[in-house]
Amino acid sequence: MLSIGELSRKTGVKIPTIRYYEQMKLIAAPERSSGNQRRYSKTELDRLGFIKHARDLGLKIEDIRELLTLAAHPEQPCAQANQIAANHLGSVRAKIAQLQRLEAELARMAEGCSSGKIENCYVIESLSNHALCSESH
Amino acid sequence: MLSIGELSRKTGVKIPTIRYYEQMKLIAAPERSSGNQRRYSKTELDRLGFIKHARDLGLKIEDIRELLTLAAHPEQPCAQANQIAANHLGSVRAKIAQLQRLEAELARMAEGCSSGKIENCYVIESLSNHALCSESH
DNA sequence: GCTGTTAGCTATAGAAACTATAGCTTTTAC
DNA sequence: GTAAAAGCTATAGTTTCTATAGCTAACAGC
Repeated sequence: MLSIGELSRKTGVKIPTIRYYEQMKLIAAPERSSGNQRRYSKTELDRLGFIKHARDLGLKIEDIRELLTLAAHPEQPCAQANQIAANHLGSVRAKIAQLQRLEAELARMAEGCSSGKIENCYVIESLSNHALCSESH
Repeated sequence: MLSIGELSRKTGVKIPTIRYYEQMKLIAAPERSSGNQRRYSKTELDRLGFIKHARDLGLKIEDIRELLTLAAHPEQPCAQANQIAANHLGSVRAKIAQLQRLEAELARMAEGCSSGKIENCYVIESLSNHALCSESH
């Protein structure tokens, strides 16, 4: 049996976050000690590890909730789980593309300025005048 | 003089967001019509355009606030404005790198699964077992 | 000048995923 | 037995908006 602090250390999930997940019903309310403190077993350790891993990959809580439900039904087809992963992959790729456009724009801004006075600052000017942008964003 | 709706259409900033920026003091409280509706001039149009552009580039409100203050002092050196842009560029690059790691991991997960049953689903298995990951994330 | 539609007003709550605080109690190690 | 560390609940704050409710103003057509 693990205390909340031990669970936190083993999973890398912060204590208030564990309690938050309990409130959001991502994890079940665990047993309590005689003094009303939370006590966790291996089941919950594994489940929280799963959640942590999925969150690190940027999956949303609602997606994780669905994946956890799916994981609890091993006999069902896994097309849905794949769909969630594939969708997320799509949005990660979209975000990368978007950030790369911003990167180009910011690099142009930061490098185009010779650090003189504000009145000639290319950063400020670029922000004021969208026409200076090379691409859409 | 523009109504809030016209200002919104011209800048692409939604009406509640304009009011929110006013509350946050990013833009000054504008004149009012006799019936208490907001009326904007070109000054505010330009300022809101600047804010929109900066937000589209992912800059935080507090950074934008600082850039606006800098822009109001054309005689001052622009090293600070460059610093803000350069810092942001750094964090955009870091985020891209992080997302590319996730992308690799998710692609491996999604492609590794042959869409059978949950019990053999590579997506679910990968999330359960961090050891299956190729790299750190 | 009346009416109807569109636009705008304020104040408050909600979204997402936590994080921080206050004030109190339990556990644990010596 | 006691002191320090850990845990408890409940509530509010973070960030950048977005949505809702209930009301009022502006404007176009008749």
